[in-house]
Amino acid sequence: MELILLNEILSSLKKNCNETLLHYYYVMNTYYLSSYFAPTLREDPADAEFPSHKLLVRAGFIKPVGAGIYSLMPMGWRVVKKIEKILRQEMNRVGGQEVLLPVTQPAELWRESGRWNDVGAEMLRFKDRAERDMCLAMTHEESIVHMVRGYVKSYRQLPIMLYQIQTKFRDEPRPRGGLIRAREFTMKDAYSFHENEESLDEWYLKLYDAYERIFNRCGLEYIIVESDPGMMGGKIAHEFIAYSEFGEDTIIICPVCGYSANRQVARFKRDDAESEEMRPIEELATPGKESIEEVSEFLGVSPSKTCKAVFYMSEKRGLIFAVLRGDYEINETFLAKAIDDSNIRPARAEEIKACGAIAGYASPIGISGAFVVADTSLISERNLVAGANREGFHLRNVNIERDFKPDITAEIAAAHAGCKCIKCGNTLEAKRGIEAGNIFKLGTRYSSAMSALFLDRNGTEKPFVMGCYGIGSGRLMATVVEQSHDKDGIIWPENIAPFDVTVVLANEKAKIKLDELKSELEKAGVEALIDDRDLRPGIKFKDADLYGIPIRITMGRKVEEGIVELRERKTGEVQEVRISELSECIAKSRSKECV
RNA sequence: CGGGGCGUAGCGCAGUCCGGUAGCGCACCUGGUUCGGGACCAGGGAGUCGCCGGUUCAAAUCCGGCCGCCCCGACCA
Repeated sequence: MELILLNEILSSLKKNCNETLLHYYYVMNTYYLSSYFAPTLREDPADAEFPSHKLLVRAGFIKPVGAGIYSLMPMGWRVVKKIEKILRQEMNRVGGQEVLLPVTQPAELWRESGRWNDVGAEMLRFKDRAERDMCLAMTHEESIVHMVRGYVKSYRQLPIMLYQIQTKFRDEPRPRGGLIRAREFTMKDAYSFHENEESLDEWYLKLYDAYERIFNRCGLEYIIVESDPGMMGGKIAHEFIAYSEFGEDTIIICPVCGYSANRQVARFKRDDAESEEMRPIEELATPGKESIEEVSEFLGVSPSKTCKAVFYMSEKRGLIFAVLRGDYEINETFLAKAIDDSNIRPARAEEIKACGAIAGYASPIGISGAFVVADTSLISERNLVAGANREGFHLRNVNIERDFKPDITAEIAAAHAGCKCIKCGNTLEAKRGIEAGNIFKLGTRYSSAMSALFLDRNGTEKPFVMGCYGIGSGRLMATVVEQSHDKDGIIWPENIAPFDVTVVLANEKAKIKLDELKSELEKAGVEALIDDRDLRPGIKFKDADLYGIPIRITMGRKVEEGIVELRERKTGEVQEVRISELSECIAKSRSKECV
């Protein structure tokens, strides 16, 4: 009875409403470009540099609003929603539960963890009407701990993992590359809580697998590397790096044993000890030769036989004098770890002078008031050229220990292509990439600072052992474009394409068979964008390529015979197909692993 | 934060050196011819020249200050 009534209402709705209105009642799988908002630009935007940035703007997926701030237009939002669907599925699959944490947060939360003071200008702060300190969340460890503490009190309730897909804001000193490094961005962040390290280790591996599935489903080519936990304060971390020449991360890889790490944490094997005898130190005039290149060229020695000095200012230890082999660069992450102070910055000229060193002619010999850190490479080197701490002079035959004693010796040099692998000794390579995701073992950094405690099996109160796992959804969209495009536009992997199929109506006759075609599309169960605009076909083809929709169906010359053209965006392969067989053909040309 | 560049119509740009009616291409609107890889003809609409101040009879243009955006570096889950 009620059903009949409902049907009557529906059919009267159908009669009285135009198609556009019916969009509100049905989930639409088909859209018409003549009324769809996906404006394309013929030319590259002037201020874009990265291919993904140019293409996403040109194809009408995103629009820049301010530095590092973007709006998503319908096409872009569709892609991001598909990525997020994959993220949700894979998070749920490993036991995640979705939540939503606030973007606007009171300072109190951040004072508890200590990060209100630790984090600098990267966090956007402001006051509310009552003059309370507030901030925009740049990450959500504090709020997730706040959510569970007090509720999860027993080891019996562990492990548990909560995740969200939420906007974050980081006032990056320099946003770049469109969505690759935006200030406002959306990410999936998951946090797991454990009774002990073992449980976290197990969970970490599950997430590692989940991440591989996610990136595979998104059609990304990536490598997994060890990374620096940085400000997150964790111990072990991995990054999922997508290969891209435009990437801002440098990764060090051993092609032989497979060792791979972010340059920030990449280790390498120092050269074996030299058998050379130590010679007496001599002073040499090197007028105007300040850089390693100049000095080594002037004296005719290899840069590897020189000693480089780099100065930093540390909050804890004052002036840091770092020395390493002349052909190496300093790794600030290592240096910070070696001196146990993450708060370091390059020293200013007057600070360097204060310890008796002369920039350009500096050496650790005869300086005072500086904390000297030597790279382990120096231990095995003999008779190096170093500065004389005297304008225009260098020293020859300098040897560590004999001529100067560092306060610490540690690995503080950055690995680069050509170094030896720490594991197998073979030659390392360097590649560029974009960080698409990361997983961290956080430990008890936040739970103990914020008194998030539970009772373990022995009835002892303990802080949760935590893990955290992030993937930026907007960045992922851009990263996929970086890897998958050609001169004509984007080439979307099927799983995250804004539409499965685009239909180009190439001439007037094409509309005759449109209904027939639509029912085939329905049968195939695909989402379609029909280009019914009153434009020349050339423009439609250009736009279709730019949008990057995997399958293009052209209705034109042979519609009257019931034949259309099916073209794959990726390969450019074209085949003629009877409309009646379309749904089958579409199914065939799409791969099985579709979402 | 250091170095460089840019800001003129929705988009891409010229004009700025040497002050004097604000221009070009694309897009948009009207009419017509076209119609399978960004057509053509004719007509048309659209700009406080980033903002504030100064110099000048007169400023997109010269001078000073500010703001915004991009690139390189520093920085960076």
